[in-house]
Amino acid sequence: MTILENAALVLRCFGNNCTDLTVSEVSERLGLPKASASRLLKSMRETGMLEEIGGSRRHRPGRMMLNLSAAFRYSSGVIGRARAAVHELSQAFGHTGYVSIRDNRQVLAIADFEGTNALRVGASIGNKLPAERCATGRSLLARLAPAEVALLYPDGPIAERLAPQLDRIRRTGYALSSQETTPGVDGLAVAVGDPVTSEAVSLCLVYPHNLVSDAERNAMIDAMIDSAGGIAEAVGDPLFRAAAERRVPA
Amino acid sequence: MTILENAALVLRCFGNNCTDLTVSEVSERLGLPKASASRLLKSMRETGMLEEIGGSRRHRPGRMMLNLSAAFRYSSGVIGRARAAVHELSQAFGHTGYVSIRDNRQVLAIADFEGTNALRVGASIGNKLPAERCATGRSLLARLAPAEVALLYPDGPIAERLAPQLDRIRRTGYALSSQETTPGVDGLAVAVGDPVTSEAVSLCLVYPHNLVSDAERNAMIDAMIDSAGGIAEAVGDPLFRAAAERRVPA
DNA sequence: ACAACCGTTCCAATATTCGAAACAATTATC
DNA sequence: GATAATTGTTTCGAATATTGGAACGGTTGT
Repeated sequence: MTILENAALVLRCFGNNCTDLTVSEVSERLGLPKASASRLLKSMRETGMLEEIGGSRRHRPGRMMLNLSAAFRYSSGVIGRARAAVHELSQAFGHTGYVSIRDNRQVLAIADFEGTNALRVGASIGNKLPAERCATGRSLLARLAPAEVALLYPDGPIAERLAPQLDRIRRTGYALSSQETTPGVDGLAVAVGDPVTSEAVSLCLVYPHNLVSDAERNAMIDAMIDSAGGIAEAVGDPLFRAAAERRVPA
Repeated sequence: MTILENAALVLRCFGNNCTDLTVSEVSERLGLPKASASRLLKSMRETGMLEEIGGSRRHRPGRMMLNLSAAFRYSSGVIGRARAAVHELSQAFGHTGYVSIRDNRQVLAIADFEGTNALRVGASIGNKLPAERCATGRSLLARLAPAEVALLYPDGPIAERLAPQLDRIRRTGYALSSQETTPGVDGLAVAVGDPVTSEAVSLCLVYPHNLVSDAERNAMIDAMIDSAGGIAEAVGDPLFRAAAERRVPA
């Protein structure tokens, strides 16, 4: 086991309700001898990967990580464009917007833009959501071939519920969720991808269920598909489809 | 030289106009043999510290870094409170706000909140600014004893220019900058710190120079000192001083 | 098709890392 | 405030990973 692998395992402990770690916690969570855990954290401290909180024995990621996440977010052409697009959309409609990527069966917001409306949905990045249970996630899943989706969800029930939803997204070009993750909150999502890097991102707007008329929602859908279409054209996404039937009442 | 140090050196390459790296670039920038650079990046890829962009030979920080920076930002009580406070301030006044920390002679924004006004200052986190040349930085420097500041700035001229400015900040409780870093942009900053972890953060609002009246600016100063004072009380900051003379015209 | 460049793999020598146990320092309990 | 319990650090030989040089595939551009 190289020290780099162990270091990565330590870093992976962070992020899910875990903002700091001690030597013993690392020793226990990774099953390492105390001695090794102690030396490992020491080395990581010295390299700046970790830093001590105050003068205590608690460790958190070093501040270098702030630069790294910034580098990640700007390294992708699609991501940069998506950020700009969602920022505009968020300002135009006053609702909170996200840019998200999919990581296996989860989606991860990599940028958020708080809305300007008095009543708007709070934004928080870095959290993971199950892909099959939000508009953002489904918009990204809909870019996969049905066979790939089946591979990702071997458990029957989920796949069965998912298939018609994804079909609809593929036809209409956008994904919708209504009070799914959070009561009172609806979401709209459209996905684009870069064929070169094969990275796909989802543009998403979230808004209060009761405050948005059908007309406004349609306007948002149009605007999102427009924006995403621009990105798709710029990066040459062959999978992007502008919605055809979206104005036909359900 | 342990592999961990080299890995950290690679990670440090990112962030300053550098979002991705190749084997040769790493080899050159760190002065490593090609072989070592190749193996190093391979290991870092396998552990998730890096990932390949598309199928190319370019590497960027792995997406794990998104979680890490989130963990960093939430690991501190002051930071969390400061985020909430600046978010409120930003919404209340419509101007863009920042939360920043100092790293030696630089300041680093760790959270940003875009303003809602039509004309507002763009926000971007992850960038570093010289501490002595922005309100945020000076508000943090003012928390140091004069001797510590002198230690940080051994070069005479800077220290001389800085001393009276910091004095004023210590007396009034807030820092001001006018068209300093960016033409047409003014900034207001107030710093608070946690005596337990000895972490200090700066709350900052930036706004268009020509669009803010003296009255509004004073209102902002009051609100910021109020918010920061609440944090200072909560965490028990002994250095925080509410402004006494700030309404006295200069 | 060729050349130039970039990235990967092999090798033995070297340096780091490993785990157990003793040691030190902190925190908790009485 | 003393003792016990927990947590973190250091030491050691043995085991293992890392190192740089050179030779080997692959890609790119002319």
